[in-house]
Amino acid sequence: MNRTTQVAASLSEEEARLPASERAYRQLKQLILDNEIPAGSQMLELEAAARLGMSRTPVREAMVRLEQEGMVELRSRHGMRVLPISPDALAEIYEILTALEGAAAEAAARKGADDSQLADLQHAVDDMEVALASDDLIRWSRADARFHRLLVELAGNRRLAALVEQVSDQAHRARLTTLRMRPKPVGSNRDHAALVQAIRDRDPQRARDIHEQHRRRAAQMLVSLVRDFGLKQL
Amino acid sequence: MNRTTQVAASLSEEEARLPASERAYRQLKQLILDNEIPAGSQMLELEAAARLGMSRTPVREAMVRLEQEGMVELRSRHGMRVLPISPDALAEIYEILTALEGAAAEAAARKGADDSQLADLQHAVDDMEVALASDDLIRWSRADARFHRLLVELAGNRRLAALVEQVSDQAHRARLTTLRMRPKPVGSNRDHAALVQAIRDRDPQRARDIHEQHRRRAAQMLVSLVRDFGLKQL
DNA sequence: GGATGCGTTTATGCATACATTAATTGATGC
DNA sequence: GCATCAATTAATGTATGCATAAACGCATCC
Repeated sequence: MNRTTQVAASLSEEEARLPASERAYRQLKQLILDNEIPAGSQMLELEAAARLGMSRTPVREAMVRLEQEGMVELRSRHGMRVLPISPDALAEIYEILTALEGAAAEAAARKGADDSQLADLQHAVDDMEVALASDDLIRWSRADARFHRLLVELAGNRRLAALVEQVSDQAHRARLTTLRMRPKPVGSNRDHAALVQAIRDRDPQRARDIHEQHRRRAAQMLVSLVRDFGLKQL
Repeated sequence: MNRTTQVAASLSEEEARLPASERAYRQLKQLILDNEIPAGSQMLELEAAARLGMSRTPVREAMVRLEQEGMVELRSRHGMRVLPISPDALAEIYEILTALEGAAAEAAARKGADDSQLADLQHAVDDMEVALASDDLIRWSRADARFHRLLVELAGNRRLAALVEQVSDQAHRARLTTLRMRPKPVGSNRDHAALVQAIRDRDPQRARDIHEQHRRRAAQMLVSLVRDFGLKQL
């Protein structure tokens, strides 16, 4: 097959020279996160290979990585199956996120942040405020994601950051779907502002308490939302 | 090549009929955990394939999984490199373990355990006592591992359990090496007994506090031990 | 009409072939 | 003697070939 065949999305120059297996991994993951391969649906190795313009080998490698991350399930003869997120699964994921990000908040407050880092955090909070005022949910969720990422980076634990990203990705589609169903995240913003203050004050215990409460509330809201809407899988 | 060639460790009947990629994954991981492939050492795909009596394909798949787990690093042209555990890495790993297992202890106390489960936990504690009294460090560490595994299972969160195992494996070699260097784990046993009581009493907050303190102390001890002995990598 | 069994198809799992590229070695020039 | 550059080697990354085994369809039988 012609090496330059491009069936899938066009690639930036930079992406084009990445190893095919890495491209396969990123593109498949993106397709899943964007809900373009819906939960529960299956995709054969050969299908994916054709779609991405490469052979089965790098595609298989990508699928193995995605399985290891908990995004898909590999069933022999049926290719990969995008794992649906049940309400119970969502509860499990948020229980883990609460623990990990709570530890991150504590560590961030213990280590302290410099002015530039605090400004970044504050900027994300402000961004959320603005988005909320203008009913821009997409912008709000982007700023929220940025806030959480910055927070976790402040903890200065690379393994922790990688784990949080991995687990958080598993809940991505659920957040996406419920974004328009949930009440306006007003309380969320208050929590974030209070957390920034706790980090500024170098108060690890308070930082952790605030963030854990924040995550727990978000989890309860999300899970009951999903349950009440009868969404068996996302 | 003859399909039955067996260069590596002999396999049980059961293991023999597992997919080659699964065998490769388990055997390579075991070799790493047992320190038979020392930290920092490299192994080419072809070497591993010859050693395991299979082709590069399943070996490569196994290596990808091990990399995703943080056990090895894949460097093009140099095969896989067993990641050494620096004191800083150990601190990172224990920070994560503390958070995850703390959450597990809390959940276990919240959900409660039935008599059989409590008995299993208690039995592990007793086992540690006996092992300690007879200076049997191997037995002690086995019982300790069992206790932690039971505890995490009690939380009833499969994703959490899988993550804890993955992260805990990363610290395995460090525990192994320091087992004979550390002071006798007397306090450890007291912590465990107190934790069982907290679960019995259905006191989530206390369970979590006890276990987090336990892990934090263990972490401090391990990290400073490793640092003081000048062990740059394990 | 439905179930059962056989032959065919198909996707995988692994082995192998091939192209690519980094490392190494050796030769040559200074 | 040392540095530079080309040629060779070696290991990967990807594609392809092939055996296996599961799923499917179809025909036959009850």
